[in-house]
Amino acid sequence: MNAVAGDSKVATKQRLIEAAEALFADEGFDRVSVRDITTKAGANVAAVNYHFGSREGLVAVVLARYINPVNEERLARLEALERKVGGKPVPVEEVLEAFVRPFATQVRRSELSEKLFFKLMGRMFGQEGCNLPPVVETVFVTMLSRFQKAFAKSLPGLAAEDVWWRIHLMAGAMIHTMAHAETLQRFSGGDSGSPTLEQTLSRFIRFAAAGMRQGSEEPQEAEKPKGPQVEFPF
Amino acid sequence: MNAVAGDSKVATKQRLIEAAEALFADEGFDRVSVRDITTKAGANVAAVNYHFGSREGLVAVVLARYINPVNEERLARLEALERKVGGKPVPVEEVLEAFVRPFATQVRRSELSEKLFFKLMGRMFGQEGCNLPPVVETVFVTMLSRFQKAFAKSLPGLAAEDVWWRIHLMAGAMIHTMAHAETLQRFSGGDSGSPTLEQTLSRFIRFAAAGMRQGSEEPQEAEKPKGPQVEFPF
DNA sequence: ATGAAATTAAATCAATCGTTTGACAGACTC
DNA sequence: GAGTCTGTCAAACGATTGATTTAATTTCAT
Repeated sequence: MNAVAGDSKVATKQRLIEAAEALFADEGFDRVSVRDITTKAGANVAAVNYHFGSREGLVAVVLARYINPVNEERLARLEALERKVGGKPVPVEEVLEAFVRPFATQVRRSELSEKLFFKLMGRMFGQEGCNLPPVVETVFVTMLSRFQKAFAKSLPGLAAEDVWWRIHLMAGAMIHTMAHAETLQRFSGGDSGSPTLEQTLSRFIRFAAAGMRQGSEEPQEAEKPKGPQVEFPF
Repeated sequence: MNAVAGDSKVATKQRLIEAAEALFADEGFDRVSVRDITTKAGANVAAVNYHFGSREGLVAVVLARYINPVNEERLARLEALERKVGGKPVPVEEVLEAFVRPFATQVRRSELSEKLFFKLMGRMFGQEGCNLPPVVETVFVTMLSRFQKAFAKSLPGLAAEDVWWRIHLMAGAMIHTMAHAETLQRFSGGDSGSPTLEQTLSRFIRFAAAGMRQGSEEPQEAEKPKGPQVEFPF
């Protein structure tokens, strides 16, 4: 059944992309066949190969569609942050905000539901195969390098090695939370509530900030987290 | 029937399991075919269906082989911990230690390399499909519930909802770190060093402990982490 | 309106998937 | 020794995979 179409002349290419995104988010990149995608998009089996050259080509398009904007917005936010504070170190919370906020920005640009979008992003950033198109990988590497430097400056005295490991742990918390949010609900028996996006972002930032600096510093006057904040004043 | 006379007969089943584990760790549960497994094990294609009923049966065996021991050791360690301290709350670091130490215990019981073992565990605990055999799922749920109570007692005044979310973030950091350790190395350009298992465990525990309590409490006299500790005295 | 290009549908490709079959050899019980 | 399990094997099963071909249709500038 077609879930995307409605207007039969909406560009087939676009319908394919949207169908692929929803299916990839739901079942993972591996478990979805070309026929699953074309069926859902109401298109012919050959359409994928016509428009994207191959299944892999479609995957690459889907990957690049969000990863690049997210990473570029991350970079832009970090640069704006550093411009703001001059040469001084940026509070860890603000670096983290620059790191995760782009997801909230891009989720609105997407036609996917919030839940599906984050599942998809979690799969993208969490998948190992990581056959990222070269362009995507390039942006990714430079972005990570920039954030490593920013964190290193915000956590003076910390060895580069430790900065990398804390970034890795921090990113793991973020990715896993995005990809498996509903698993938490299943295991907690509903005790995990139904937080808004802002609440979840805030929860992550506070958790990650504490982990990044590990009490080895005084919490630097953290900016009040935006959005509805009920549970936990700093 | 239980005569183990034939040496190569029992070995086939075992070889299949070990081959499957290595391949699953390397490429993920989805990307490995039955023929990949039987070829690597030097067995016939039909062997998997003969010994395990189906491919899914083999997957279930592989899943249960480590998940159950890990979760049971987690429970045992937590109970020993609570017995030790009487009714008092356990320091967060010690609860976390009970949560991750079993991986270090079980890695030695395994014939896989350290790297492959953790990749496999990361995939198991991180995969979403989570078609865990019912027995495995049962142990999993009770174990999580017990740890939630322990963390709640160690973090007084924290709402159950927040405890669940911090556990989720904590587990994400752990799982992602286990599954994608080599990704860190690739992205950091070698700047992430070559830490020992104990160093990595210690890094995780300190990161997670800080995130769990988020500076909302004084760090409770944490036990000195075992193993080689050079970088970061508490 | 016409011709060229774009896009589709339908059929088909070889390859691979998980699974099944039936035969066969060895080891055991009676 | 007949009968009966168990484990293994080559071979093949039908189904599905990603990809390709062929022909018909639509789109659009001229």
